[in-house]
Amino acid sequence: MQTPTLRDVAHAAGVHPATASRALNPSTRALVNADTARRVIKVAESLGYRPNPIARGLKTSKSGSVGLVIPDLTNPLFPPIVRGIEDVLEPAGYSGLIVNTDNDPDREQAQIESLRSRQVEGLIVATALVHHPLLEQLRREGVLMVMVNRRPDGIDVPSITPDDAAGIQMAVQHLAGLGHRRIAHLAGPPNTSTGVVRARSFRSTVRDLGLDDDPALVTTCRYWSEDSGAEALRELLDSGVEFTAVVAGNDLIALGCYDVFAERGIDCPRTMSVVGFNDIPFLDKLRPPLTTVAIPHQQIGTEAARLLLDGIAEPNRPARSVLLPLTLVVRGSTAPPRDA
Amino acid sequence: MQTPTLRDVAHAAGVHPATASRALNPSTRALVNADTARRVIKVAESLGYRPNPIARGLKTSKSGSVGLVIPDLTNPLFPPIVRGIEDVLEPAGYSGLIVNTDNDPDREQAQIESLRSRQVEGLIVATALVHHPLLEQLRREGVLMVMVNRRPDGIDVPSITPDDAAGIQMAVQHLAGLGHRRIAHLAGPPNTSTGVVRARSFRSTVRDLGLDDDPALVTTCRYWSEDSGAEALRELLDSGVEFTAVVAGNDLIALGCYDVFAERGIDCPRTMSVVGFNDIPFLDKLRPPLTTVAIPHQQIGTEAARLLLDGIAEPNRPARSVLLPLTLVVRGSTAPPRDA
DNA sequence: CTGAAAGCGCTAACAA
DNA sequence: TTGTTAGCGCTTTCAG
Repeated sequence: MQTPTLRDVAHAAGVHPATASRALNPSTRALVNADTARRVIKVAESLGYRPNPIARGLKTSKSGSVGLVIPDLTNPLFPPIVRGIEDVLEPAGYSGLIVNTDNDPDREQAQIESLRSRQVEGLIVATALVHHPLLEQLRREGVLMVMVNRRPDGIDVPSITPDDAAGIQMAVQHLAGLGHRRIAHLAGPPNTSTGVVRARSFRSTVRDLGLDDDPALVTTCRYWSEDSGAEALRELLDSGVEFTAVVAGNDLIALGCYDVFAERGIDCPRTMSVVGFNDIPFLDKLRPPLTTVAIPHQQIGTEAARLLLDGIAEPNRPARSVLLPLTLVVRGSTAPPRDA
Repeated sequence: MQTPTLRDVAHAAGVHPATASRALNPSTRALVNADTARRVIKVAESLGYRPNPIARGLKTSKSGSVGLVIPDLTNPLFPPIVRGIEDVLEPAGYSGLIVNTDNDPDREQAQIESLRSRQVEGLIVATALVHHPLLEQLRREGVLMVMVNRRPDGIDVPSITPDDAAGIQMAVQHLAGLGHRRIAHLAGPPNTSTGVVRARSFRSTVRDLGLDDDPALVTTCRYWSEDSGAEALRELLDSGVEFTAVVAGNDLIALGCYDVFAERGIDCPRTMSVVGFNDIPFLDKLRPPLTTVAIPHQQIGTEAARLLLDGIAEPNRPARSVLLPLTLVVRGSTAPPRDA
């Protein structure tokens, strides 16, 4: 015997399928005689009945699933976020469909199409491209979504973002407090919103603190990667500008700096300090352990999921956005400059 | 106007929905006049028609989704595997539903129930508990599954596993080649199949190579974690047994060793060598970079997904299993023993 | 080659 | 309070 259907249960309990349906569904249970309800529930249990959400979805046009659009699950930034999301989705009876876009707009479009055809009830979008006509269009089509890690440019969409600007500010302040005056910034790609927000915050903090505000101290990395970070730092070093510390756009870029330090015999932190961003796992195992700005990954996920579920429950609720506080994790890669 | 249905397309093309269905579905397209088919397809396109897999699934009892049962997405071992899985699922029109079990049998059971009620067509199971009545039961109920990272005990289920035994063997051989004779093993938890397979392989390799086969050299960690690894190594050190190298059950356990090295002033690799297992990201950034046995994570995922899709396509195909070769990545945490 | 009709499992009016 | 009827969007016999 295959898995029993509602009809089987109804039949066994001697009631009509509709009654069984009402009895089994907590939100309609009140409409049915308590005794009957109890009987139906018992029969359902003994038969091992599991409702079929697909069939239900067809009827109610609620699929019980939401789409998670992320660049690449392999990037250590995302697993905790996804985990956070799943942790609130699951008890709510929802499940998440993950797609990887590799930050390729075409792929992203195709993946989102596929999610939509799967009737997801909403989207949690964690991709970071700054220019995003697709999202605006989805917005217009009334697709429910929440953005993660970046605030949408112009469009009115709820978002969960770490307070990037404050994070960079903390990093720069920390270095300034240590005595650094010429601090470099290895900025993330300019087509990502985090990249530009952080770079902007870097410049303004430097100015606010009265540090040397030399445009030559800022380079832009092509990707959020170790290689790009290494390349950018090499360029900076070769250009001859002087600096005693670098604020990396993220941890991966900071790791690229480590490679350059090794290859050029630079002593970190004695002759050069670095601070990263994100606090990906195992940074404390590096030598030296990397000082970095920690973002509450998992919390980002849980908040995002909650926001989305709220949106599903109350479609006309105004877009609420959350800015999450960051913390500076001081480890061994930052120290006073040698000449201080 | 909402997203168009098959009926809309049929109507617009002046045919019956059934005909439209046949025309749109590649596998039944042959049954329909080529011209009509072309016309229907064109209309569908111009209307932006997307088939609704839910409705289709209800009819065909194929949901187009498979369940991925993993312990914890946050463990760096899994993201690449999941990515590999998604990469083959997606072009095949399937999507993966991820659940995290935290290796808790009750949670696992509940999660699998939920997956089944979602009508997944198969399961990719990456949890590692060795005793698994649940899986045997699923097996009996005819649930399609493939196991990842561990060979099922007794039951006949296709599996993709790294060749753990060979991996440990390579690690021990490497250390022996360096001149180590008293090698310790920090085994993974005994209720995980990888834990026991690796421990067994360790003992037999040690014997085969004629190294000191002292039972006191093997300790068992409670979890696959840094803390457990550290704890186990401390115990071993405190017990007074002598050894010059350790084979850690996995990378996390090896990282725990690093903590103990730091806390006790042990110089790795000069006075103590370590080798890990798995090759999780950023191991090359540690000081010293960790020598480890690399498993082809992503390939594990792709193979697993392929096996499952094969199983879906041909339900009666005999269980095929794949043993993937491993490679030793020699980095800086291993060196000849001091007294060699 | 195409249309008619039925039904996947469930729920939501409506009626009794 | 319960049963009847209809239908979500699609596929699949079965006729024609």
